[in-house]
Amino acid sequence: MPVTIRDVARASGVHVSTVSRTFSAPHLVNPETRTRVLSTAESLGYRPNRAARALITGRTHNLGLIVADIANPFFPPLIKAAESQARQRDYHVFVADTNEDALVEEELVQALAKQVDGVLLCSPRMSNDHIEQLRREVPLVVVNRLVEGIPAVVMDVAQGAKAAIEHLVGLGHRHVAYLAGPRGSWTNRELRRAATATARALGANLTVLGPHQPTETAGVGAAEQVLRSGATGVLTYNDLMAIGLLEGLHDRAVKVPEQLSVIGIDDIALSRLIRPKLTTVATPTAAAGRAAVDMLLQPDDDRRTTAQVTLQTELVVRDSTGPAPRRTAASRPPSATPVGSLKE
Amino acid sequence: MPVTIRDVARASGVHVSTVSRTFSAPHLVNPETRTRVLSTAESLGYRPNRAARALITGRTHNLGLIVADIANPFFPPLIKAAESQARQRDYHVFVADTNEDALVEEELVQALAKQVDGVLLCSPRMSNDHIEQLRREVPLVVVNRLVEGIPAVVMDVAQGAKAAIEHLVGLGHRHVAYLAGPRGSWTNRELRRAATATARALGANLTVLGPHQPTETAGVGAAEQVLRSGATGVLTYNDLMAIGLLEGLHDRAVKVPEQLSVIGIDDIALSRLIRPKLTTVATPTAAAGRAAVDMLLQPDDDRRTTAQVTLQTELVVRDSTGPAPRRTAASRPPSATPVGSLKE
DNA sequence: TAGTTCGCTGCAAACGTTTGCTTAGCCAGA
DNA sequence: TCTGGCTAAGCAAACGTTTGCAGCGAACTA
Repeated sequence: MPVTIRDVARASGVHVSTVSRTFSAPHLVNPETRTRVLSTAESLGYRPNRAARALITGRTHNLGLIVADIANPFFPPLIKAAESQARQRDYHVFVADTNEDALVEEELVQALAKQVDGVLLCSPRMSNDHIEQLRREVPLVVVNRLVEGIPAVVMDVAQGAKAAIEHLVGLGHRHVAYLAGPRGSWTNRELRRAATATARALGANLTVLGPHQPTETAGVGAAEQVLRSGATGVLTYNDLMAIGLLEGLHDRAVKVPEQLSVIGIDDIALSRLIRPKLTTVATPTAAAGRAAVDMLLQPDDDRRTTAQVTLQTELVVRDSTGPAPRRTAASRPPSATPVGSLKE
Repeated sequence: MPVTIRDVARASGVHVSTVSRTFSAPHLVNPETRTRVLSTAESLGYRPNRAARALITGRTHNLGLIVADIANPFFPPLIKAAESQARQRDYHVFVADTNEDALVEEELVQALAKQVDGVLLCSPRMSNDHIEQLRREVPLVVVNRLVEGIPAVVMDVAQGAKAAIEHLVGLGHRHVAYLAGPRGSWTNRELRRAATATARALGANLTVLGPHQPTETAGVGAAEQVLRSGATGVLTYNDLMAIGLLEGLHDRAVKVPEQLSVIGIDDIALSRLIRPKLTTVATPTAAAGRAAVDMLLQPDDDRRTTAQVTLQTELVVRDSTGPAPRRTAASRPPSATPVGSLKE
């Protein structure tokens, strides 16, 4: 039923190899023959079978793209950009969702390995050792993680966290908190590290809260914890948690930014649609997707030199941050039990 | 370098066909041999090459999933659900984005055709004729469109539009508008039809505005048009446009729902995060994704009987709708020039 | 005119599997 | 002892391509 190269060959009176060459090495075939073959191929509706081609060339012209959670608004722009970039280079992309599960991640890479020319591993949750091991089965580019010897695209979130904490302290906040993301996340470690270091350098007090799932729900649930901490300014692992936090605070009648300042990370589309508009650290996700695809598709020689690229982040100040309140006690709802004392 | 079935055969002292059968028809091989083969395969790190298998079986165990815009928040939950369902059935899925372009859609289906066992076409923009034609190249399930003879999963948006208009008229709105989506969209036509019919049946006045791109930006831009129309209640093609409209109205200091009521469609996560919380018609997108995959993977015999499934929608009343204002003139900003007269 | 190069095409092997057919060995029944 | 049936395994063709090699005229070189 499906029309093959052989059908085209028969119909145009040439050998299959000539048909093959018409598509894969046109300059090797007589222009006259070429047009004849092309037109019969066209009229027969012939489409090359990429799997068969892959079998012999070893190149599938497919890519794998593995993310923690497709529905997390951070990823779609990245997926879209990566897919678009890949398709421009005549590649198709498998997209898979791990549900934040490191084991699933690993299985997926292995399952995809034989079927793709490379895998984009976005915000992986698995250990570095596992990544290095998988690297031997299939070319890999990791996004949002730095692993020795593995090509990677990362955002300079440390710089972003620094800017965020500086922003808060500059507004007079002396006690800030970092609402942490999931355990396996490199970004989470970076943020935590940079936030802590910056706070210390500025003589401010920083509390780390978490870890948490990087979801809005987790943010809602963390509101209580944040209030208890006594912090007047919060940096969160991502915008989703920040937005959840905003909701949780709203439910408790805590005013943002009057009583509490909140900063997210990522600058997802949502963050400027909610009220108050979220102050956040913008990460160039689309650019990351494109860059990662480019790295994966680069000839081997170049790959070493461009092994790791860092994209700049930028603090976007909107309406969820403001001057520190005078008396922090006011920022707590009556029901909240204060824990620990606040250093002013 | 990559380990093949032949390596396993050699290492375990059997013929390749025995190794093959160990994986694809275990009951045909002696339990003893089987375990031996399995363990050497394991230790060599053998992974079957699905492309090679596909070449001979004709089944790739891959699916294609084509959407208009990955970054449109309507789609990620659908993609996630479809991918998850597919993987449970040992299928991988290609995800592709058409940028709302009917031509790209067609090219994609054709490019994917040979590489997949079926394609999910979500919210297609191309004509029915084209869909029927593509149907001959590859099994197809269409989501959000009803095409004669093509398996489909649709949401009962007509019912949703009816409920929405009834809700508005019930609140006293006599002049309502439908802010239309893109031209090729079946959902758009359904909504328009149902909204018009319902309004007529209730003796209300309905204005159709559009078509528009189904984006937030388009919604912002349509604010002026909506105000000019004189309508006091608006149903939009999707939540994204509704949210944009809300923004545009906010910029013009028009109060929602006091001066204007807005209803979206889809109930994307965003719609309960913005203020006012959006009244909207919830569509079961995840369920649609799962259902579509199930249909695609069903044995041929059953497919005819379950050719088209319709999923129920539900009006979710939140804060963006309220009683019609007394004097509609008040709902217009000073700068807006009234066009047409309002029948009260 | 003979030899060499060149452009184009055909031939056939190969890629990693699956699968219908055949074979080998064994056991039961007669 | 022979026949028949069964289980387990091997053999080889096939899937749709690509590609190194060889062949063959024609054109160029000497």
